Formats: sequence, structure tokens, C-alpha cells
Amino acid sequence: MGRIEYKQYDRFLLAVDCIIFGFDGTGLKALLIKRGLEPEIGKWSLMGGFAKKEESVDDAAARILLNLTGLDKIYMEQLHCFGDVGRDPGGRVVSITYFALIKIDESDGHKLESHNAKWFDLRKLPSLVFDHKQMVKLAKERLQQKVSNHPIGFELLPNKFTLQQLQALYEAIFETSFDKRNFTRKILSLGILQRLEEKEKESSKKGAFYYVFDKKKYKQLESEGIKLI
Amino acid sequence: MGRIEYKQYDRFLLAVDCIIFGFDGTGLKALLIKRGLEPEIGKWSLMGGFAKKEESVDDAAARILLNLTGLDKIYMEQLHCFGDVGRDPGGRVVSITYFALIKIDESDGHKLESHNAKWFDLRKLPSLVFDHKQMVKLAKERLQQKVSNHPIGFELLPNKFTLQQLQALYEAIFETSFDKRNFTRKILSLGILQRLEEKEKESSKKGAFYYVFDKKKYKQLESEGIKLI
DNA sequence: CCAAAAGTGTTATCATTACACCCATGC
DNA sequence: GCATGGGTGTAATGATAACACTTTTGG
Repeated sequence: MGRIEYKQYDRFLLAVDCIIFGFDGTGLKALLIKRGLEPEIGKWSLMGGFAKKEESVDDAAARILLNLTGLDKIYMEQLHCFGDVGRDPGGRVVSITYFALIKIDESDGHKLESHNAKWFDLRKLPSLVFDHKQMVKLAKERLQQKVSNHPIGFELLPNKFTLQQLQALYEAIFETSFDKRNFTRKILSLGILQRLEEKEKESSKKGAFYYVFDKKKYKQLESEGIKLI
Repeated sequence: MGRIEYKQYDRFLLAVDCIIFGFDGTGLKALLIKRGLEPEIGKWSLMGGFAKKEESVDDAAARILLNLTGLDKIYMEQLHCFGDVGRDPGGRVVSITYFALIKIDESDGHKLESHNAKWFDLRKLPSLVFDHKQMVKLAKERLQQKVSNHPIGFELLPNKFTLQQLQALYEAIFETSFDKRNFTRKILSLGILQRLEEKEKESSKKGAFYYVFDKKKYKQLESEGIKLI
């Protein structure tokens, strides 16, 4: 076997760090934990862990995410490999980052508590360990870029949502505001939303229709790509 | 030091593989080498190597690229981390891929020969080792996406070029054809091209003006992003 | 009856596409 | 003088952006 050929080369620790986004109706949020090991124990950090030899890096990311949130089959995408020499003072660790989109209310509160996890508004992040701030920044840019071309924003919303919630989400992601009429028209013209009879009546007297999205058309657009913003 | 904390975790070999794009006036090309070590020795492969402990992953990529092409300060961007368990039969190797854009005529012919490197048209690739075909595919998609929003295509052209060469490049990247008038208008409207007095007279009797690009405006657009295609 | 959010159309501007002829030159 | 690629403009269409009033209903 050729296995012997590789003996001479350096070996690295491989961390997987996850930027987990959520949306609570007001701002775009990231899920952070209190780091549980040295160095920098007790500081705020992205959820992460070390990859294991017998699993793929993608599987490691899924495992870490499941471990923290109790969620399986969530939207996740590899972001970037951070490989500077001194990035982790605890050792020569190369980190592969993933970003994930989850519905805040579906995550497992007990699991979150047991990791001392907390949602932070992206505009008010605490200071983070190592190069994690840079990771979050890159993830946010990538999210904006991705959302412009793919209808993945829905991954952050409850299954049924109002147009105003959807617009608030997009406004939070892009940190801007959109004209309600233009936004509604464009979104509806994609043909992936289905209006329910049911109305959300908490935030207004008139009530706003709930929408769900049509999974078939959604899948199609997700692969084809769209011009959304 | 916390270094001790990490002792228990698995360590990985880290490969860096480079998808090197070039353009020769006809088709988009990728630079491949004959693999020089087992397993799969003698098969076509991306240029790669193992990262070293005392260098960053980015530096490793730059080193590998310099080693093959003799070129420094070329356009390079991290692409993706390939981390499946069985991707390299020779061992548990995680590969970080980079894609690079070079001007074919500036690379060092002797270095290329000593690695048995050869340019292949992307539409006629030979079979490749491991998951390298997938890497090239992803790189091409990323290149298309990037070129749509950033004027990096110039990295593939000689310093001075004609509008027809530029159009041919874009047509090769997107595997389509554009209307000459519309293409010219859009490109010139970006304001990053400067026309020289000199003409290229080989491919026509009338001769076509050479253009160079304005580095200042280019840098500005590169960071801002543009709508190009 | 009124406050508060929901819902809905039109116009102007801009960007994109489609399309065809004259120009300059070397042979 | 003719064959070859170089260079240029306009009109139609579609997309985006700007803008304000009426509807509903709980209190």
C-alpha cells in the first residue's frame, strides 16, 4: 500500500467550527457558547470540536451541530478553512468552518443550556476567542451573497410566516430596508410561496396571512439560482 | 500552556491541491501534472503537496504554486476543503483546494516540464486521481460565479489584450457566446479599460486596438463587486 | 371612531437584448 | 478590388425603483 509514502509529512489537528445563524423577528442572531477548555476557557466562542479520523469533515460538522442543537438535517454549508500558524495558541490547529441556518424555536433548549450557549445579535457580538470574529464576518458576507441568489432564507423562519416576517428577515440579513410593495411583488413572483387561509393576529388587528413555501419549486430554484436581491 | 489539552485528538495529513486556470485564446485550460508518488503514480492529477507545520495553509498553497509555475503574486483563492474519509487511498488526507489564475505565457516552461505538467482544455480533461475531477468542477463553477461579480478575468490575459481576446475569454469561461456590440459596450462602461494607440495586427488586416486595465479602478471594483454578466 | 398594521398599482427610469452595416487594410 | 476581421447605434423589451392611499378590526 502507498500508505507508507505519506509517513514523512506533518500531521495537524483539525477543528470544525460552526457559525449558526438564527432569526427571532428582530435581528439576525448567531449562536455562541462559553468555551469549555483551555486556552481562553470561559470566553465566548463558536461551537466547535475536533474532527475524528473515522468520519468525514462534513460528518464532523453535522455531529457538532447535532450535539449542540439537537437538530439534524438542517441547512449547512462549508465556509472556509482557517489555517494560519498561530491562530490557536493551544496548538497547530487548522479549522474548517461551516455555517448553518436554523429555526431558533426548534433547537433543544436543554442542550443549549448545557453548553452555556446564547444567541447574540450580529450587531452586538461580544469579543470572541482566536479568529472567530473573522469567521463570523466571513459567514455573514457569504450568507448575504448566498441569499441573494438562493431562496435559503426560509431556513431561518418558522414553517408558516407572514410576508412582514419574511421582509424583516431580509432586512436583517442585509442591514437595510426594502419597500414593502416592491418586496412583496418580487417574492410572490418567484412562485414559491403559498398563502394559507390562516392569519397571524398577534401583531395587528387586521391580521396578516400566513404563507408556507412550496418545497418542489423551492428545491428547483435552490439549485438553479435566482436573482433575488 | 493549553497545548496539553489537545493531545488526545486525532491528527490529519493536510494536502493542498491547486486548480490552475489559464487561457490560450481558444479554450479555458487547467494545468495538470503526472502524479509522482504512489498511490496512482503516473496518473493525471492536480498539482498538490502536503502542508508543513510551520507554514500557514495559504502559504503552503503559494509555495506549491511557485514550485510548479515559478510564479509569485498571482491571483489565488481558497476554494473548498475536501474531507471524505476514503478520498485518498494512501491515507487519511484532508485536502484544501485553491484555484489560481495565471497568464499562460508567464509560467516557467522548464519547471512545468520537470513536473510533467500539461495544459488541458476543460472540455477535454483526462481522468484524474482521487476526487480531483470534482475539485475541477467546483473550481470552474466558482470561477464563473466570481467572474460574474468581479473583474478578475484579466488575470488570465496578457497585460495588453484586444476586446476580441477579452470576449473570447468570457465566452470560454461561460461556454457561451455574447453579442459583440453589447459585450463591448458593457465592458467599456465599467471604466476600467484604457485603450492604447498600439494595434494587434496579426489576426486582422485592419488591426485591433490593444487595451490595458486601469489598476486603480480595477482594485476598487474588485472589492466592491460588479454586475458583469 | 380611531389607531395600527395589512394590503395593493402606476409611472419613470434604467438595464438588457436583439439586430446589420460601414471601415480599414493587406493581399 | 475584394476578403477579412474591426468597429459602431438604435429601438423594443423587461426589470427595478419610487411613490400613497384604502382596508380591516380590536379596543
